[in-house]
Amino acid sequence: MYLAVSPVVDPTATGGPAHWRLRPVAPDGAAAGPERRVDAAGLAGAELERPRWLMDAAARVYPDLLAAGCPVRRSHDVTLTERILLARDGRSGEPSSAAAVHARARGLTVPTDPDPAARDGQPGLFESGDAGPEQVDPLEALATAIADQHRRIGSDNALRLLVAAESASGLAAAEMGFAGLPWDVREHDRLLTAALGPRPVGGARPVKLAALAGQISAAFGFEVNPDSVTDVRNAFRRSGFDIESTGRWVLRELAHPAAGLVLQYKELSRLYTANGWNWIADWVRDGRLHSEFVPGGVVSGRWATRGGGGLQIPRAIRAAARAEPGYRLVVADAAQLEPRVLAALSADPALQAVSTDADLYAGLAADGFGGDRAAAKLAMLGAMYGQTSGEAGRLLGTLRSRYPAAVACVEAAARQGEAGGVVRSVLGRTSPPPGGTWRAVVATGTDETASDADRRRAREYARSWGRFTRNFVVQASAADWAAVWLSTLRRELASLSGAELVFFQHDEVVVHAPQQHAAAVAEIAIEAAEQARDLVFPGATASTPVRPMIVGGYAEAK
DNA sequence: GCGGGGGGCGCC
DNA sequence: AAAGGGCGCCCCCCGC
Repeated sequence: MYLAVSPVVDPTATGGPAHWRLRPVAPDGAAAGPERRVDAAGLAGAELERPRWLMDAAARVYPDLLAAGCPVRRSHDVTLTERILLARDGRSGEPSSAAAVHARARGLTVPTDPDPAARDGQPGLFESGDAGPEQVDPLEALATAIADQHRRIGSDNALRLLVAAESASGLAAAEMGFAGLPWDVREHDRLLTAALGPRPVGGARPVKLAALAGQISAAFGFEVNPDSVTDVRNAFRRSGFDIESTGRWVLRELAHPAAGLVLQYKELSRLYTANGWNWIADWVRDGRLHSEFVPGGVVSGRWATRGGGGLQIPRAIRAAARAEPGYRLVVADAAQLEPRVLAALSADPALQAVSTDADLYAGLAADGFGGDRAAAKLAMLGAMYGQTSGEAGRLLGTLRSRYPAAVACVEAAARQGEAGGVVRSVLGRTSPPPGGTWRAVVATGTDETASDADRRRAREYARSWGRFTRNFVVQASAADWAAVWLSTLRRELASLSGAELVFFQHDEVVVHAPQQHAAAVAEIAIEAAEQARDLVFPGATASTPVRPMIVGGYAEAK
């Protein structure tokens, strides 16, 4: 049974909906009780009955519920679910809102998805006074959508698990955006000032950057703007270094006094522009970093973020992520998740055995790489990413001889992609099919009359897509595991008052918890990982351990 | 003046 | 023989 929820927006009011409409709905879409119209207190009362809430999209609905004081335990997220189901049908990118699902199921004109970014102050899709022919009652749309999705999911247990975990991820993401990551602005400012000098006024460069820019020009003997790739490249060419790119890997090899200075400049400049004082002003409010997390924002099922670069908090400023007084951060990450997932996915006995090592790469090294951990790691990453050249390519043979099933698993995925096919994660997330351009290029290159250049280009395209699908099966299955881990962890966390998820990044969570609950949170993280392994890879002997650390500041965790 | 593409770099 | 996957965001640059 579900409880469908839909906000009632008054276009003239600000600060979110004052009322919500609720309706019990059976899995087949039939109304299972009368509709209610409730305020915040009514919402909270309804949640006490522990329903599975049925919502259009947590990203659109849940922030207002949280603001109204109604944290939700369980949900079915029509939009997140629809993305998964559409991808399985090779229809990624089609509208996925409840209204769209409803329209498709009823053969009506499908509305485009509401844009969450353009929603503030605007009446929602269904609330505009003049209902057009394609407007549908939102509760009606939800009822149609759950029935339709139930039918399409059927009895596929893996898919059911994926949909449940994805829906829970939607809740977790909204909660994390709402809570924010505790952020010590004074510590951040201290780090910035130490690296860059005091915060500049106006548009001036910080003093350290200005000094480096001056030294760079002096080293060349003429004026060079280190912010300009073109400028830097031309300067090195004038100085006798014929470089194509100004990337780190190129500059590192240059025997010119400016090279090291440019590298220093780039590092500091990135800190200043990407995570400097402006970033604080934009994304930190009341001591919390508020990123918008977007579950399923990546085709593989990984999360993305909108704004703040929430998944790219550089190590240089992690010391600013600090627990509040009386609290601790519990940082739990699944170390070396992807090779462990490959072990489980491929059921390779030898790799599963090695995966029980705390350091999988050390185990690999001992198992066939003469103790050379770096080589073992390179070979494993190369196999998962599709690297065929260099040392990784040479080491692939060793990997294949030791772990034939694991290598065969990723190579089968690569062949599937090279042929234009799709692949699936362990729980059934499906890769997108290649686009029209790809098909055209590959078709041209395989024609009898194709030129050598056309053939080469076609091979390149095919191989590139093969690398994508090769990596997809591992990355997406890791994302499946992580979603189940996160949702299990989140569910158990509800029993510890004051503990909240504040950060999630692919294979790592941060929980902000009262000091006295920190140890329990760590235990929950460990157990949730074991449950995730059993749910996502039933029967697998591979291990996907997490090692939580209880710290005051994020920087202490690594 | 604006937007898109590209180079580059941060994270996993 | 074969030139490693996924992102977001910054700046510059160029074309309109």
